[in-house]
Amino acid sequence: MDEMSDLFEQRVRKLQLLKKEGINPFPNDFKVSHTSKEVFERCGSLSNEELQTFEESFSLAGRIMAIRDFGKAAFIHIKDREGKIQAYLQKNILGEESFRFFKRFDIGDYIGLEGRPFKTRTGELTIQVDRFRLLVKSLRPLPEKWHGLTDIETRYRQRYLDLIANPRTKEVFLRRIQIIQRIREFFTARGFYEVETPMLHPIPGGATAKPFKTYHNALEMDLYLRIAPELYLKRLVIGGLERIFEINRSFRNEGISTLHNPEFTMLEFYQSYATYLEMMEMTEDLICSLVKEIYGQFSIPYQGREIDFTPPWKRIRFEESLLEIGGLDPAILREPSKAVEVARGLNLELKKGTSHGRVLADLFKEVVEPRLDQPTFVTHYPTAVSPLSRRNEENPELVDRFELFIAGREIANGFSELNDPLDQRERFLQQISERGEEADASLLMDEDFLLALEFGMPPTAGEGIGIDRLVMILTDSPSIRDVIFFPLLRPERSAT
RNA sequence: GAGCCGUUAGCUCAAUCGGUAGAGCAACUGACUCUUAAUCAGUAGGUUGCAGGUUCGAUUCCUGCACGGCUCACCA
Repeated sequence: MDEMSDLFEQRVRKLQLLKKEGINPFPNDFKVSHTSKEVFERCGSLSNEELQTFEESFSLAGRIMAIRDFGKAAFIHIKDREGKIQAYLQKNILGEESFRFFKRFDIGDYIGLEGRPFKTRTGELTIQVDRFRLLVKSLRPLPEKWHGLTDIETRYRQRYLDLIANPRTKEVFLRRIQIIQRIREFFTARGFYEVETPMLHPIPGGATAKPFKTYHNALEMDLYLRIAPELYLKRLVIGGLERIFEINRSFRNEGISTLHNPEFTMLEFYQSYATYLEMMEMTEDLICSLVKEIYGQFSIPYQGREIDFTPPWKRIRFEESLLEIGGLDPAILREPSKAVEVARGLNLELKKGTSHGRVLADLFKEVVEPRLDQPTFVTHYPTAVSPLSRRNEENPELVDRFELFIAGREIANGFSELNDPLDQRERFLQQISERGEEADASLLMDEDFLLALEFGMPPTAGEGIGIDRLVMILTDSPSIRDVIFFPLLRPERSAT
């Protein structure tokens, strides 16, 4: 029986009927004069009496989100890119035939309408429709109007439904867009050029994560999706581009979690004749301006706690943080064997090598990082875990580097850049020996980059900021998947 | 990769101790010209994620698989 088949087939039949009647269900010649928001801006503060004399007619388009039908009249809500507005359709204004056609609309269809504004008894600004057109016939029912779409898997797989049904989702992504826009303005205003560097790397450098591997047929060569843009950006600095930034997608073939997506967005920027100290100040300025713009104050909520961005932010040296925040025995700083012993006591595996600096870094990750809830710069990392950073003048076992932590997670990593090509080569060699047979040496020693460095890189400081994680904090989102439109998921296994 | 939890109508959720799978919204038919989760009357909609097992009988108990979530591991 016809009426009994599923909702999709019902809609397809409606569509076919429209076509048979010579009505195009997907026209593209409707002209929009205003958005819903513009109508509110123009008319929202006017009284109904003032609106009576309002001459102008508005032409709006949007998706029908609700229909309240009264037989000879109906209210609908339509949603466009900037919001929602109510419209009122009456039989005695539209005429018998036109009103009967309106009755065939479904929630989810796009409608184009023309009419004048008025206010209802309850004071809601509404368009009195004079004319309307079907713009798109929708063949699938939308999620429920009241609860929206809550199934997390569907929200990720069919993000468009999430965006339609859940206003909060749209707010989060609009905020992400706003943040990235402000970052561009921030750096452009300071004389930085926005650049683009390769995403296909013959040698995946600038970090040590596992890369995604691919192959170029014509060149018959392996290539890797970049794990970081750092070494290419430095080549540009060597080329004389003294202030540059890249908002880059990088790829790491590692586990997925609430803090990790295989592809993620990073901001990297480099400034010649600056040091890591200026980078910290710039970071504070940038993030504070974002917080202020979004929240209007420095104290913001994140997952049930308060984070206070009031500058200046706490700064602490790496080694001191192990003692003061981690509560560890000061002996670990003097005696590598003691550090190993403490790490073993905490059940850390130490498989990445047991150089003193690396063990301390493991301890840091375990006992300090999760406790850095409020914005904190940790400075003076061990050289052993910082192969691209400039050595500290007073203590060459430390580097002029910092990391920024907020809500117990790493948000930024910056340092004065190592520009001594001989030392850089040594550091790469150190990496190779430390990793042993585990790593392919040819993928760690980037001779082309070393060649560039040998021509001379000006004293420079650089930094990377994890945009997704920053957006998480500034939108009170618990998972990185909440701030990436299409997070990576396994494909759904089809039923057939 | 490991542990725990989840998967029921298009959507949001129920289903007692293992006893014929229900509701709201959406849809369909009808009434209704200021509603806004409109209202009222009626109708239809299910391989309970998939495959097995136990049982007279499985949404429910067991095993495996798929997908997802959380935690851990991994991510210098």
